[in-house]
Amino acid sequence: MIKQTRITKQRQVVLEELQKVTTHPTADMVYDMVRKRLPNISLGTVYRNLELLAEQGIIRKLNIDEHKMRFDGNTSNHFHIQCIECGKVDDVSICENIDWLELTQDTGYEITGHRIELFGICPDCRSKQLQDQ
Amino acid sequence: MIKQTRITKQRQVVLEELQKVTTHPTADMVYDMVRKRLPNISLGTVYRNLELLAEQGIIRKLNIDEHKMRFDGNTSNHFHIQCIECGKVDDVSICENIDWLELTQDTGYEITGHRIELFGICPDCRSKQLQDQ
DNA sequence: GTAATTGCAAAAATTTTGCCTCATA
DNA sequence: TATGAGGCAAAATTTTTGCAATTAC
Repeated sequence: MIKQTRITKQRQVVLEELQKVTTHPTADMVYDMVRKRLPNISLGTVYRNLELLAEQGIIRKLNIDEHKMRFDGNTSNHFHIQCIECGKVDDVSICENIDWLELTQDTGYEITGHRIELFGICPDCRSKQLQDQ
Repeated sequence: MIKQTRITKQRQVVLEELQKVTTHPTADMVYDMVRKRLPNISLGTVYRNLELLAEQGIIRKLNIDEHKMRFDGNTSNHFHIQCIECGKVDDVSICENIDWLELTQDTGYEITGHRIELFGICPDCRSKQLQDQ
């Protein structure tokens, strides 16, 4: 028997707040965002809902941050780019051209997903660097 | 005055053991490997050395694991592929064909690095799945 | 009414750090 | 011999979990 899931206020607000932004927040940041609407929500509930929504494929977990998990409300195919100066994570929508069939043949793996993450210096930090010189 | 680094037995063995394998071990796994040669080494020392070696670009930190940091003694350009069944991380050497210059123009970022990680089902798990049917 | 979910707090798990001693250069 | 590094253990940080009460269906 499959476990049913219910739509609670908490789950709904966690999802809504995550889908509002493109900042790829950590669980802690989501907690802060959600608390403005539900002051009594607990951090554990935020964690549990993020985990469940990710399992259901409604949101995505990002391993891009060295120390904490980040979450993305946008599940469409896109890449990320993190600024090595300020740490922010932006979206990149490029059409990638890796030949998955060839990869399957080369590796013997059945490829089910991929993650491409870019690192660089964002426009803001680049201009700051120019100013500082 | 730049801080000098010394070549200690511990640092040497951590590096050697990491470079011996292609299994992308966690700090804990490196600790176990190193302890066979240096039974008195402490986990803190392993962490400190892995961190330092990564800073110096001699090894690489991998964010591919959901829960812990993994380390890679191979710093040449290659991708990783993780089996979603058994969790192991293999190397993939493919020649990727992303146009970095175009990306810089599109995003405004100065691209300094990238990470491509693939997920799939490894040959072993694929054949196990066939057997189970 | 039943079972999923919450809030709270304690626990778990990983990583970092302080401090004193040791050893490299 | 000066100072970087190690060992040990405590602390810090992030995430998970047990439990009794609550709520969605």
